Amino acid sequence: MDEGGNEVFEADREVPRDGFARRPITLADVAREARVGESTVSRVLRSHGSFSEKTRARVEEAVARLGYVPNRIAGTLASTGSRLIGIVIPSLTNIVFPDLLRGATMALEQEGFQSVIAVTDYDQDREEAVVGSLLSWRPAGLIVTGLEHNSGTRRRLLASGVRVAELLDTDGPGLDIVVGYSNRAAGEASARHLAGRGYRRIGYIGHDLTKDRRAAKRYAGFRDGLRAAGLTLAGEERVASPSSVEVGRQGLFDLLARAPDLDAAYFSNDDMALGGYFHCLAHGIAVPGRLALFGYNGLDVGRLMPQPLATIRTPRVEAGATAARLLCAGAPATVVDLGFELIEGATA
Amino acid sequence: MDEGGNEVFEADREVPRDGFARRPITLADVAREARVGESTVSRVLRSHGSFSEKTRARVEEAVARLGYVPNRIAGTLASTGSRLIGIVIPSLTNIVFPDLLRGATMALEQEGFQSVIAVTDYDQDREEAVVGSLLSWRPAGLIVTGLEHNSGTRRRLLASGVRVAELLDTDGPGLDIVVGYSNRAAGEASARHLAGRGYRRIGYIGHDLTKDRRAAKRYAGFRDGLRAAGLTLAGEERVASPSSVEVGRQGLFDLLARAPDLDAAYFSNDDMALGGYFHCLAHGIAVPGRLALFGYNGLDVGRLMPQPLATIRTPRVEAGATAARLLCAGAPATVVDLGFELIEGATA
DNA sequence: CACCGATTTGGCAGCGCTGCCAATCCGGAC
DNA sequence: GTCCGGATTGGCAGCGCTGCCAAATCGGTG
Repeated sequence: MDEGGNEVFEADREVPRDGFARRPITLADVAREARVGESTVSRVLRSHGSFSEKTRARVEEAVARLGYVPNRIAGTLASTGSRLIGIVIPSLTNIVFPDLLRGATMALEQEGFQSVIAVTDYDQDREEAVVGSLLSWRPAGLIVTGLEHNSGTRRRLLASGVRVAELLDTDGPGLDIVVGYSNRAAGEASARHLAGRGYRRIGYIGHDLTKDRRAAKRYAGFRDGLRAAGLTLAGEERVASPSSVEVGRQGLFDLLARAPDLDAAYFSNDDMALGGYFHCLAHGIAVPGRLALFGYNGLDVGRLMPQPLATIRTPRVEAGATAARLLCAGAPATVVDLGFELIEGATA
Repeated sequence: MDEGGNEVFEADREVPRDGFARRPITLADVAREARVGESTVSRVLRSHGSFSEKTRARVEEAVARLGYVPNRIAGTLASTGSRLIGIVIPSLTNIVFPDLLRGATMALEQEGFQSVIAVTDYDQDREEAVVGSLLSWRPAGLIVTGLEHNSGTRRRLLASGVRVAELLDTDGPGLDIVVGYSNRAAGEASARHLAGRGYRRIGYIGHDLTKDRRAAKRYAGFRDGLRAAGLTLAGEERVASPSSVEVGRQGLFDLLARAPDLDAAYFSNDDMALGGYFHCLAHGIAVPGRLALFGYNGLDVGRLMPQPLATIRTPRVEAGATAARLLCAGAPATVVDLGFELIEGATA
């Protein structure tokens, strides 16, 4: 009645599958319902600018009555800068990346941001593609994993002007914000620890190092650490596939076949080490009496093994959270080294 | 030169932190550069509509020259329906949800969609909040976990008119698309299996069932299965916290303290069962001779234990992928039961 | 009762793109 | 050379919201 003559249009609604959804409710609908201007509604909904208490009540009532859901697509286009952060991770198979995501989404949510994720499968070309794809959403920032990117990715990142945080590695130059720890130093520390405990014939079991650059840095650091202790790798087994419990188990089996006199095994990460541990259990190899085991990441599962796994705990969740907070806060370019912690455990 | 008089504006660019980004390149810039109309550029970029080969080349050249990145925010607002799918999962701590994500993002990427994720921590009120938040991006569809939602969530979902896929459970009525398997039947099958193998004093070790409704359904199914076999639960330990290896290990310890004569333990999932297995290893409890163990999910780690874990394998990745594909294809409301597979293993 | 500064409000021009429609072009048929 | 149908192209009005600015309102003050 009060709108005079709009009835025809209102009746002209789309009626989809369940007779429920209709022409989407817009801010203008709310303004009409509350008998205020559009900008007033906008101000109230964002608690931004000034308006009277009475107006707020009217608007909120209208919102509730109509079941209005703001359209952030429109809001983002009209304002500048979205409340979106893109997150690029290499894999969802290894729990470390969900951990990173968890830290990031927790922090992001607090700041009122949302995350769009993309997975690269450790492929730099795919990384370039997904970065382009994420950039097309005009995110407020991007979280990527590692410091190694192909030139196309680097160019896009730089040219976009979007803030970038590179995570889980500090061994090299970053583009903008860097949050992580030194994988190289972690490898060195592991070698030093094993050498210090008296192990002399140390082998390495790793996964695909050409794709996982951080694992490659640990490997390099580990070799350096051994060398500093006057040792060399007594044998190694590298499998050209992603890390997994299975690869670790099979890898140790294969390595021991070639080098039966090893007294310690360093794994590219905890999943691999767990596989190695299972191999030892299955074959009656005494740990650490006959063979010591050392991992990387400090997963919960390692801590709960009958003998807690010797490993290095990395602050993954914290790295995600820190990066998210820095991006939201518009912090200047910086490097945040979160460090790592060596867990002595009982397997080495 | 050729634009006549625009120079002043062009010079008036923002110059951010590194002197790199500038006034963002828009489709209009590309059109001007390529000397074609805006709609032509739009058509070429989306390979939609007709245009000559010569025009395509001109446009692509201009795009490359300017480093243009389309603005999907604007594109989405102008067209109807985004290429976004919202994914709501309860947790990132348990690998099953990253698995689900993995399946979904893989399928989504093939279809040219992107995923926005949100985590509820198994809290229905948080679910309502994140669903609202995701809906404000006007996604083409939403993937949620489970069939249980509070009334607010249900109302928002229905009122939005957005397609919804509910995952990992088929025990109950769905809102739209349902992809999963019967948790209840899985529980029953587990009980039947244990009873069939001759176990009589069977205990249950579980995590917080009030929040994890699917675990609760397995528990109910398990009890029904026992009853059908003329048995009852010989003891149970339920911990009011999320599932983990630690809770499983501690839970079995506690349960055995109260019910030392159990001959089998059914765990709410594989993580929990792995913890139980570690307890048995640490305390010299023969598996399955003295105590049989049974899990749920069919994680890789269980398959690689010295004795493969008896469990039920669930098609998580496939569920994510199937849901994503159905949503993208605009399939009608349906229930897809992917089933599950009982793995005999060696622990029961 | 007119007047003033502060507070509250509404109007409207974009944000960058897509969809529609009309205009133009092209190659062959007549 | 003219005409025709299809292929190609450009113009422009929105999509729903925000940001800016001007207008209206309010509550004292002199």
